[in-house]
Amino acid sequence: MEDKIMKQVDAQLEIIRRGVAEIIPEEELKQKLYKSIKENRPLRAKLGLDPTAPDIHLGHTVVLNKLRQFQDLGHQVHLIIGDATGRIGDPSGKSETRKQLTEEEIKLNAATYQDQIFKVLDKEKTIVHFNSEWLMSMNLEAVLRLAGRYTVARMLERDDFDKRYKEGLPIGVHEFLYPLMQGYDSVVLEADVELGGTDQKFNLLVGRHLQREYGHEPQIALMMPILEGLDGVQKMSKSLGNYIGVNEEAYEMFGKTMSISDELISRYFELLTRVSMNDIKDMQVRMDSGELNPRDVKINLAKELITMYHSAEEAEKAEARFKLVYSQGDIPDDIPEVDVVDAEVWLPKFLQENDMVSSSSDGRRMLKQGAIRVNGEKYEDENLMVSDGMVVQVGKRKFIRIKAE
RNA sequence: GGAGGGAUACCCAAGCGGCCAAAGGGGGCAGACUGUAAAUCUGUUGGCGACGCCUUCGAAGGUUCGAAUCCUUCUCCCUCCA
Repeated sequence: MEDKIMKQVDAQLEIIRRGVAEIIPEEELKQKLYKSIKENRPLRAKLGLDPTAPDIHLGHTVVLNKLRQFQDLGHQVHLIIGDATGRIGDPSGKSETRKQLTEEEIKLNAATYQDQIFKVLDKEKTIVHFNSEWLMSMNLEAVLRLAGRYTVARMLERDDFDKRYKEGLPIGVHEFLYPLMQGYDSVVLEADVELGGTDQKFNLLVGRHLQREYGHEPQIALMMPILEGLDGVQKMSKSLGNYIGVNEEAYEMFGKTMSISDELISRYFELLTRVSMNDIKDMQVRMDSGELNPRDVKINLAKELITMYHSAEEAEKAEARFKLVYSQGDIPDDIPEVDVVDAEVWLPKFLQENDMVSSSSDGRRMLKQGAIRVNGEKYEDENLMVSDGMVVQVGKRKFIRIKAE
């Protein structure tokens, strides 16, 4: 009996451990799992989301995938839309005070968020909360009681605050409240595990601390690594432009995935797909030995991702198109069309009008640099006699087909 | 509240009366090479039907034949003191 449970614990732990950066403390997680299996009581796993960015990308899905694994193991997932905390803005890793969002912005973001999140999570098994439910109804007395459970000195231990403090940058008093509010969410939900990126360490630990203060069993802090973006160096983020959005079109996803550097392949597989660790390791070995071409492995990665967020058919299509365009230098057939009358056009302007270059000056530059192709042939004239069916290409990726009337 | 220092293109950063659409680096884009990528090399990086014109060096005025550069006021940021 005991043995059987331990085996299950180990099996679950193995799944949970995949890709994680840190579990604090792992031993306690083991105990919780043990109790959960023995008493047939699912663990309560919590994830808080700041409704700041309206779009989610693969970087965000790292932690969502982990939550999904919890769901698949039969645990309970609580998703908190931080509509109240979003009013403050998480100071984690920030060198300046965040802009406070308005109620409307938060509502809007929260709605688009949910759409995208359920591409990863099982909607049926996810319990969604808004933390304004309990945070906004707290009175001053309750707030003071909460604030009294933590000290300024400990707040200042945080890297980001510490740095700002030392550099004389402003720290809003309300920012101290952020981790306390997030931690209080854990108290209210009686969370067993809270997930987050490594940048959330402090906030997650505050949750642990507060739960103890309120006489609850402290949660486990489970941190996922921060995913590198397409450049392989900086974290994936929208503002850096090195991201793949979960709502992006299949072909875009394919192209972007193909552009990651080879070192990232295994990591992406591990953190973003459900391919087994054994298969991933095997792939890596075979790539290292030269048996497998990293290009082909990347194709598989791209198809995995598209299958997850679109469908297997879309994945096939994207691959076919990609091969046509890149490997054979051909022109794809599903490209945008423009209607024009048969006439001579001035290319720089024409390209600008069709969003292929940013200005006519830019168009001229492209022309000068040999980046323009017409029907697959390099074209250097500024003027072009357009005719039906003609395909104009800028760089490697932008195509347009002319439909003459 | 007092005393200094600063704000330059996507970012960092030079320039301190004409030769400045503004050095250099990063990033971006394009070309070559590849495997599609990385690395490397090359070009390019305000706008305009353009060897000329227009707009840009925190904002507004002023001095001057001529201002990113000098003066005045304003805004924002930083450092030191209280």
